[in-house]
Amino acid sequence: MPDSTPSALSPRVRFAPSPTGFLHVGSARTFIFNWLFARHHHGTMVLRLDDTDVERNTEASVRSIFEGLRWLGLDWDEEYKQSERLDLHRKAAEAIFARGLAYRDFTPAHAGEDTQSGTQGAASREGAWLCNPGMREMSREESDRRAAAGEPFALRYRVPRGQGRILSFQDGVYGPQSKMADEVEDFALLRSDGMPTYHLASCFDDADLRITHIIRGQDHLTNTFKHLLIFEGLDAAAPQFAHLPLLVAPDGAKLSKRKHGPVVSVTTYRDAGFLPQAFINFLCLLGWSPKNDREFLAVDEIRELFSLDGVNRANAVVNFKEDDPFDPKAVWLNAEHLRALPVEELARCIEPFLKQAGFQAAPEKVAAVTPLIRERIKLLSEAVSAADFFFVAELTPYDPAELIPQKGDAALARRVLEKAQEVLAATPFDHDSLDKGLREAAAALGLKAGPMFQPIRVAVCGRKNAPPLFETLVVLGRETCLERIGQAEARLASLQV
RNA sequence: GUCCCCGUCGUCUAGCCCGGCCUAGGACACCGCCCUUUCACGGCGAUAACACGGGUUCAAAUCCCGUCGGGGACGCCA
Repeated sequence: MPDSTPSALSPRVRFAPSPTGFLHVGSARTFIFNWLFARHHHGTMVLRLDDTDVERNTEASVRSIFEGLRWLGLDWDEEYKQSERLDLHRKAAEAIFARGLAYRDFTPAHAGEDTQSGTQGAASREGAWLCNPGMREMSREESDRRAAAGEPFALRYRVPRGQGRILSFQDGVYGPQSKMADEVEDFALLRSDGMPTYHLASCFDDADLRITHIIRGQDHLTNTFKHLLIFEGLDAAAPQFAHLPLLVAPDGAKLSKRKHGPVVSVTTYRDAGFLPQAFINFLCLLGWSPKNDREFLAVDEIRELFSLDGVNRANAVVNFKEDDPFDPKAVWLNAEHLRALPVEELARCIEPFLKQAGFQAAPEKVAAVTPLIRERIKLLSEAVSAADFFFVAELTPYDPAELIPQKGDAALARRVLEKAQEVLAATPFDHDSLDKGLREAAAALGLKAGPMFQPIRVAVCGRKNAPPLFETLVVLGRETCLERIGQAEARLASLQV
């Protein structure tokens, strides 16, 4: 998008979700791209709730959307609700009708049936539907008479036909676009209950709110030709358009709430322990590239680097699976962002997950544990399984055989544990002292570090894979360590019978 | 069905507009090695792609045409 155009000097963009379900990743990405564009150009970000579908809108959905956006931590400058602007929309429709650019369609509405539920709908028709027979040509007199008689009607745009009219615009991502007007159907502006349709409400508001750039999903690319007509009918200049490649599932189909469920919900990512900055980073890389081979980026960096020129045209696959709902790259990025966080901050992020697992996660304790697990977790939620033994009073039962080092036997494990108890009881409980004491003990037993440390690690952690030993011992404290080693000896004894 | 869009490693992508520097670069994942008290981190390495067919040209991933494949729109949903 050339920065020389006046509108690019201070662009106004909008994110216009319809509150018919939870905020899903595709919508979140659209929001993020708009935000990035606005903030990069020092423009204005407008949030508009496109809630003209009274039937399907829910309060819960509105809350869910705000919750998701707030979690992302990205802001907006102005906020509107379409449902509060209905009078404006109706007046706009009347104006278009008055100009002869629309007509009344008295064809009864498709009785309840969702055209899409049958999969058929448009597909079953031979060719594309353009208009209902007899309506477009109806005389103004008859139209007025039937309307006055109270017969319900929808208002449709009278798409110019037979004039060889070509609709065209320059897309910020897809380049020059054009289509014959003859191929555009007479879409509805007003429903028979008087409510504006999405097309009308959206275009009117975009014009009225002086939106300069419409950045939205590519599923609206063909709708844009209709929108061009509406802006014309409104006698308003059309904004710039930029369509984003779609986010698709591994099977190639557009991500949808209905088909893909919670794996596409923003809250699913939040609850699994994604950091919002990592989530944003991941979503940006789906269909956009800074072109400098960098992928791990802070939000501020992305904002600075962002440009519509970097937006790709091919759809992007979000690589989730049945057994693993998150794209590996998203997980990797999250791990990177996790490690980039100052420990205290990471600790604060981890704390709620620990508490939710029922642990007594005192801030000081979490702060002490965090550095030990931060390179061992990729999602915040994994802190629970990575650090459980720091918080439980009683270790969950483990196989005593784990206490026995690789090339050793139970007797060796017993000797190690006994020796360890001596050392731990007599050594100052700090990293270096423990390190020195335990290594000397190993030497005294004629053992290498491995066989010496493993029994101790399993005894205090209850498993083989754990954070580095000395740090772990320190955080656990002398008392707990001694107690757990004692219990380990008992387990070992039970094994020998 | 009609129209619109897209097609580089398994996935995200760079390169394409302005043909040669591309024996196609990076990242994730996977595999191997190293580091190491376990796990992890880190380091190193390997495998892996220009959908296909025609042109144009001295030269094509890059330009043109076609084919095939995928997606989207076609609703009184948004």
